[in-house]
Amino acid sequence: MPEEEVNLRLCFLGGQMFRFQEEAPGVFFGATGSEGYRLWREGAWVVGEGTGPQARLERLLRAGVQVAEVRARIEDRGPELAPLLGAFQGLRILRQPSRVEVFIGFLCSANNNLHRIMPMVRSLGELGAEIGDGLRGFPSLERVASLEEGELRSRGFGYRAPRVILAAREALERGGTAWLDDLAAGGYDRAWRELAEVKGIGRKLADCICLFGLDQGEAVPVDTHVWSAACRLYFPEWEGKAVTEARYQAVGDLFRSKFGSDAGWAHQFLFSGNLVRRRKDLALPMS
DNA sequence: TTGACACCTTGC
DNA sequence: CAAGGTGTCA
Repeated sequence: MPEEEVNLRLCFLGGQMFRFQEEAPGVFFGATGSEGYRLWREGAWVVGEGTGPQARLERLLRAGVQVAEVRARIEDRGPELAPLLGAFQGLRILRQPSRVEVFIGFLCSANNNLHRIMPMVRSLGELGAEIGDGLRGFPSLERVASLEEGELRSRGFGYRAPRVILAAREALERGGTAWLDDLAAGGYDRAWRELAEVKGIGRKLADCICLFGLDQGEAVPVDTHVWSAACRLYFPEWEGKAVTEARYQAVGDLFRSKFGSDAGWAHQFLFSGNLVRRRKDLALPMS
């Protein structure tokens, strides 16, 4: 199967791949979990190579997912999203190899923007083991849990410093990687509920971790971009209002009722569209 | 159930 | 001075 066109810059800067950087125009290089990749565009296609023995590019890009069918279902049930589907033809939810990196990475993302999240997650990545090509794997939960608050504060984590450390400890108390694996197998409702019990993880981070780290397609992370776009499209009476618990659930429930397990994919188009609308400097390669 | 505010740093 | 979630409290 040929690889579908992927809007690379959006995938990376759009909140999924915090440890990649553009090493040359259009060429992205970095580590995720304990795997290294270099990815770039050739004409309409995305080309990539793993840089180590653990590379699983097809898995990362979900080569097995019938993206065309997902897109067709979304357009069928949400024709109002057709312009976004057209603008982001290769967009997809990536499947990252490490649940721990997603868990910790999105803790860093709380009330934060990519310009600061990426250096933060990268600095944690320096604590991992070498995996070749100058890259490092993401450190274990134990390693993160062993950090001192001051170390992270000095790396620019701000008030997230204690949250990241405490959340790593709480994850370990709940069973560590086995707990995360168990959540992935146990369905969206339970995963979301248990994640949101962790101090420092609210409804939005719980959904990010579910969608990007636990393969839960029903997860709909409602951040400021998705909220703004969802109000415009579906809840005009809420425009300008705060995202309360009830409104947060209403947005997710609407997506789940319309798109079922494609809800997370559908949300990604809304997110991307609003991000581009507000960040002209991203200069996305649109098709 | 909602709104208001503190928290921390970067960038416009 | 605005942006960006969570926790807490009125």
